[in-house]
Amino acid sequence: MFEEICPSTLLPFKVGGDKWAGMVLRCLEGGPRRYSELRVPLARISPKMLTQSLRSLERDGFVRRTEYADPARRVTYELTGLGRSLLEPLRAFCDWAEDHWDELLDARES
Amino acid sequence: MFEEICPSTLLPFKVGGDKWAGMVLRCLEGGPRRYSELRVPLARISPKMLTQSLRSLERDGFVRRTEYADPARRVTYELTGLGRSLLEPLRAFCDWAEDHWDELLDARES
DNA sequence: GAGCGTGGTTACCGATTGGATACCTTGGTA
DNA sequence: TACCAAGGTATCCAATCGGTAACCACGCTC
Repeated sequence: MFEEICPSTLLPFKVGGDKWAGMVLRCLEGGPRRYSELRVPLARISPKMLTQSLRSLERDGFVRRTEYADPARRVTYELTGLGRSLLEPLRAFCDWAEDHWDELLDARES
Repeated sequence: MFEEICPSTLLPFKVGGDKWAGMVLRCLEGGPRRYSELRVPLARISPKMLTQSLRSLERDGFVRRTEYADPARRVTYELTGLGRSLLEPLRAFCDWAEDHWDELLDARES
């Protein structure tokens, strides 16, 4: 889903309080996801970083963690209202990056 | 101009390829600025970081550095077209942060 | 009872970031 | 002559970031 060099890596903005936060948020766009479900689109993330990223997004009120009482372990993560509202400017950035993709590459090469 | 805790520091996004890039860009919004002029609004930046930030913004095509042939040394920095186009999504972020300032503080405290 | 999946944690390590401080060169000014 | 401003560099250090790898508890299934 996210390439090794995706538009956001060319931003002069590291999109992430940590490197992954932005991608994690975008992965939650479609509704609640489990820990292991997040590891699929975020193929290159280590468990450590995913936990770290989720914890800090939770602490700051962007993501809600829900642990179910199921006998088998089940935890989901979903966007809070705050988190969802942030998707809009985030998308603006991503769109910008896609629109200027070529210019960005040109500039970086020379 | 930029408080110690300004909206962007509460984003889950470090707004800056480095910490300062976003602020530097916004300082250039009003037209060309000299090195020393940038140090005023960016009160807490060290010369090293300002140089570093400017160099990387220049390398990546967001900022143009102009050295004048004046006998006295004179250098200005200004936004390129690419840099200017980035202001829009950047402002979207800043606006968002201001709108959600209280929520951000609340979330961070608890 | 052996192994598997879920949802992590821990330890370790190297690379990167960012801050403080001192210093430098060129030219102008008193 | 001494000093000042502009536009930086150089050096050092501490903290943070991010990756690898190993491990772990719980419940389930074979």
